[in-house]
Amino acid sequence: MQVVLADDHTLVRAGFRRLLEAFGGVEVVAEADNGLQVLDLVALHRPDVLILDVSMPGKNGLEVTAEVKEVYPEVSVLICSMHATLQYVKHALSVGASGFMVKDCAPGELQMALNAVASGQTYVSQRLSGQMVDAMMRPATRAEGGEAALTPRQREVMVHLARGETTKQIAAAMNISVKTVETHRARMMETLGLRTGAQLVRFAIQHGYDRLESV
Amino acid sequence: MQVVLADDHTLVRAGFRRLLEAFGGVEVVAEADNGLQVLDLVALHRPDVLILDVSMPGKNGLEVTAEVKEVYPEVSVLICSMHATLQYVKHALSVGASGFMVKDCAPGELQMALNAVASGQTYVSQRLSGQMVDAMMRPATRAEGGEAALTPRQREVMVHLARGETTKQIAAAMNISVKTVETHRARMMETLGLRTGAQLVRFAIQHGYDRLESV
DNA sequence: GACCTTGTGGGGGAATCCCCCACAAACCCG
DNA sequence: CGGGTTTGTGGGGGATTCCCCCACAAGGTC
Repeated sequence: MQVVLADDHTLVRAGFRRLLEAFGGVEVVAEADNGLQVLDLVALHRPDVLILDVSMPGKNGLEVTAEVKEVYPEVSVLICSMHATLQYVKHALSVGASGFMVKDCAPGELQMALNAVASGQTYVSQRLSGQMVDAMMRPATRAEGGEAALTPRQREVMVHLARGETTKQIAAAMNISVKTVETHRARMMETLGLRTGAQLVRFAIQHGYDRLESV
Repeated sequence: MQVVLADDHTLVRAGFRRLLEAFGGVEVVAEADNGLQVLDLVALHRPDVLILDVSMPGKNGLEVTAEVKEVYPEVSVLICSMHATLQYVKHALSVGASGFMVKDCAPGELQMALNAVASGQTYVSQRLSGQMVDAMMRPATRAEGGEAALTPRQREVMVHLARGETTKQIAAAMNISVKTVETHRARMMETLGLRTGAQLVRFAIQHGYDRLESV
């Protein structure tokens, strides 16, 4: 398996290279320390996998990913980042990345990720996919920080909000008054510390309320 | 780390025990071969983690999970199963399980799962969480394919929308009239085929406009 | 030149948001 | 048990936004 490695820190690259070569069957054919180099190196070596740090001088990882995938869609891109949000992961995958790792994972996880993306699968770092699972399963019970708990009825409204329904539609769907829906909204914004309705919609989506069929 | 192991096949338990003890720092303090035993053993040993097969005589794994978590919520439950659907995983987590493994995973994955659930995180077997990620991403990536082109000015409005700003705030920030912002919104909804403003906010966020400072 | 797109706006009515407020039921706490 | 708090249900009223119309200038395209 041939790999191109892109990260702006020499030491990080050296560490990765050693790790990768210890796996066996993996050959690091080139290294880049900025975003602009990457495309050239990919064109030259046509690797199986491109391991890409998100923050690099020149071009950031997502821009590079989009460009690489446009020209060489057969190259699997594995993004690495220090910290990442779900939205960031989504964005990365949507521009064509095959995987997303956080840098403080166990070496074994890197190996699993590499094998997965090399064989065409999608891999998302355990910590992040765990967050996704949380978001899908129980958005209100966890989420992040000192997340305030919403009441069942409020969560129900949140689900409809996340789906882009209007106040009127929500009232009809829940068989209550428009005014009551507004009260639920207002109280959620109060407890969540949000100021505009759009921020509430944003919160609902970022916490996965749009993927629940029942609350 | 203390573990109680529940599976109705003696050989499977023996194999698991050996695997677990090879990890180091893990002690199997008790084994159960049916669902009814489990609660007693948990009460007796108060383990850190309970590893539970879904199919057992007496009571199935999900029933046992619910009962254990009701009495001892501090015990992390890791469910194991031969085959599993997303709905099944969802159900398991909703009754309080911390993790869900498929039995044919690599030993390293079991170790990762064990560490994750012991430290309070949620772990879902790579194969399953991969399916979830796919499920979450698919709508976004599909939209990315036939992505309708927005004008620069429209994208600019989109960025503000994604941040939860009101029409008035956007108008002030862009130094144009509220009416003009409304026109941009309306034209975007037209080209994107959206019907409500909330759907537009949703679109903006799901396409990463909230992370762009310049477009 | 005719046509289309883009950016900029207005008018007007419907819908909404955002403050107040009210009240019953349930829930918690001393 | 009795009193405060939370939750769910609503109203009034003004400010704001939404959603249809429409208009016009600047730029590109045919």
